Amino acid sequence: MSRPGGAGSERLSLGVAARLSRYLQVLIQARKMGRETISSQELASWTHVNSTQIRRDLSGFGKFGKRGVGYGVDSLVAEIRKILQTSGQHNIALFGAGNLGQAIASSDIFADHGFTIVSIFDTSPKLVGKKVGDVPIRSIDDLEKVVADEEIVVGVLAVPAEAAQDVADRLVAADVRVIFNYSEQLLDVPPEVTVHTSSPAVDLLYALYFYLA
Amino acid sequence: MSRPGGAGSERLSLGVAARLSRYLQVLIQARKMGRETISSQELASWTHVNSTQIRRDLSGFGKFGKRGVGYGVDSLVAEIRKILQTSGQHNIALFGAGNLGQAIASSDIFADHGFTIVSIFDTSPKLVGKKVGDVPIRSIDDLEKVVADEEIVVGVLAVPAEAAQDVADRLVAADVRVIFNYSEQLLDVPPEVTVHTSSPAVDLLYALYFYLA
DNA sequence: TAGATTGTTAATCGATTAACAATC
DNA sequence: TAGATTGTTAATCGATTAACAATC
Repeated sequence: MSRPGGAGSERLSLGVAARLSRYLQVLIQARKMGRETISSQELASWTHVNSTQIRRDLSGFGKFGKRGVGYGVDSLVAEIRKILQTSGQHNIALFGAGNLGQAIASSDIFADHGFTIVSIFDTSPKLVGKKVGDVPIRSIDDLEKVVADEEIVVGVLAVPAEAAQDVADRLVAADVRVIFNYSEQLLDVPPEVTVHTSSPAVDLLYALYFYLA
Repeated sequence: MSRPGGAGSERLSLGVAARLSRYLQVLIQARKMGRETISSQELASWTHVNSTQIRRDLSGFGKFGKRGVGYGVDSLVAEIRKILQTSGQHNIALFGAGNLGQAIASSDIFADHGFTIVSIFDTSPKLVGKKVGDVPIRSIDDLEKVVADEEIVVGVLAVPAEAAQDVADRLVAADVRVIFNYSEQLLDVPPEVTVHTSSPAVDLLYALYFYLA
């Protein structure tokens, strides 16, 4: 094992996978801004990851950069996608068609990374049957059918806290193994299910500590 | 220095501050759910931080737990707030009164941590003058005046990517040092300014890697 | 050639983990 | 008392950083 954290056929370490995802996000945004190359230093300033660490992470998988120039944005996007094995498209379902749900549905943020929102679910009869962009709003009663038919791998919860556990339970029962929770609810799920809870205030608290201290 | 990462009057390390913020978020939610005590094991399952690490982090600052019982939720909230020096109230300004802005304004997520949204800014004449809850929507032209008058310490950007850099520039000029960026835009700011960019898709990518691999 | 930036090494520091006595 | 969980130690592993030769 010459490359700590790096890998041939081995699984990536948690830290490496998290950082690579982060690089990818910045690269895609840089590409939108018309950038063709990017240095480890620039990546560092945007990801808050040390530039040596970035070069080390990448060099574990190949020599992607050009000395004196930096990394090609396009080619690095492709390489990282290969490493993360997320070159494909994945279908996700969004729960909740309120302000937050609509904001998520109309943003590029998931689409840019190969996630397609194929269905939005809501309980309100007023919303069911309408569309957000191209995506139909369906009744939550159809959850099980849609998850199976559309091969949903991720459920994104943009529902009120009171409703979140119920939706999570139904997703788990329908064999969805990755849940992205935008509600404040602490979700109880079996160990094989991954929950990520979005907590913007946490980052703010911690930024503020360094500002105040 | 007996406590690595712990501190008396020293600054917390980045990692410790980030983890403490995370514990705090879960504790506050647990309190809402009526919990009075919580074990390091439970905190671990909700924060994805190892339980030994949690006990170690906390024991650096005092003996907050009861063996055989766990930690008192209320008292631990108070202790962590003391450590993070964020017991006070802080005023923040929200930019953008679209779907995302309205979702943020109507959630408890910042209020729970002592952040009060005192103003929402938008460019649309249709929205300026209205309110979201109790918070007035103002014209972005008033940015400088409001920031000074209301002692705004954080700017939260829920504007389209194209508008984000402009708002950031004006916030920096108005001496705001912490920016929370919900847009996809990569922001250029001077080194003394902290930017946190919310990237939900990044977490999803990385969760998915472990699901697929 | 001169300047910039990668790829890589070596040294240090913090995070992670298992284990377990102390004690509620 | 018995069971649970903290507080703490020790060992290991990964992250961080500085430094610099290689090279575009």
